[in-house]
Amino acid sequence: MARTFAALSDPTRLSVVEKLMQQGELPVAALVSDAGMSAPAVSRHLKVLREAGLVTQRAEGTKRYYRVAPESVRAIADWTTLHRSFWAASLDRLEAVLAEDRDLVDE
Amino acid sequence: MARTFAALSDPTRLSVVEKLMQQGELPVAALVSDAGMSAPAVSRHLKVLREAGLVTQRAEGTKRYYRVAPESVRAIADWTTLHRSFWAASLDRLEAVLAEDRDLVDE
DNA sequence: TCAATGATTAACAATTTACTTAATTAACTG
DNA sequence: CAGTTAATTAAGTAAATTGTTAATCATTGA
Repeated sequence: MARTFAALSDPTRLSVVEKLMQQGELPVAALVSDAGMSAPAVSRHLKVLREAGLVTQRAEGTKRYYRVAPESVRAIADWTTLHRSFWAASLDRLEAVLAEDRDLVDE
Repeated sequence: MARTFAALSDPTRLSVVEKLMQQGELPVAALVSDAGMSAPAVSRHLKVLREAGLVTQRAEGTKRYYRVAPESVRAIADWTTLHRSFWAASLDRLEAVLAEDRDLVDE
């Protein structure tokens, strides 16, 4: 888990991951234009994310499309769930989350 | 969130946080003996965790007792929940988590 | 084939991280 | 009050991180 957290510990990388989760799949150029830094810098951030298993690559022509690996985010969710009994002690918030869960189940 | 993830990006700090979540509250000495490094090194890790809001301190005599700040872990849980629609696409695992939630609610 | 596009790798500099041992601070204890 | 214990801060160093520009690689298209 430390490696996963390390991958998300940089603001640029966190933004990239969040954008990819929203947009689904994007070529590097789209990420570069948002990142406010050079393409090589972004490329290396993507390498860190790749090596940590946070994102995967798909080549199409000269473009490389990136997307987030769902399991990696789920691993974080699982980590919090594992320790839920600790942090969920304040129940008001917990209930809000569970209510949302129940809504999903009922569908 | 990047700062929170950064705090957990180091194996020593992650271990400290996990141990504190299990044990509830511990003095620095207890964390040092587990960490396999010098007390000053641990002390600085604790400073990082403190400044990121992951742990809080309580002084009692010469001892300082540390515990995890539940909100900080909940913030991570909330972050994953916020993006649940993305990572929870594989439903078999999702159902396992939800089943656990329902068990908690029914109590 | 040659030039252009998209992306990564190389080389380098500046900063940050993460240890170590030594010194310091604070509180208890004989 | 002197000595001990618990922890932090200081000083110094080695390694990792993060950015830059320049160079390279691979694919497309005239």
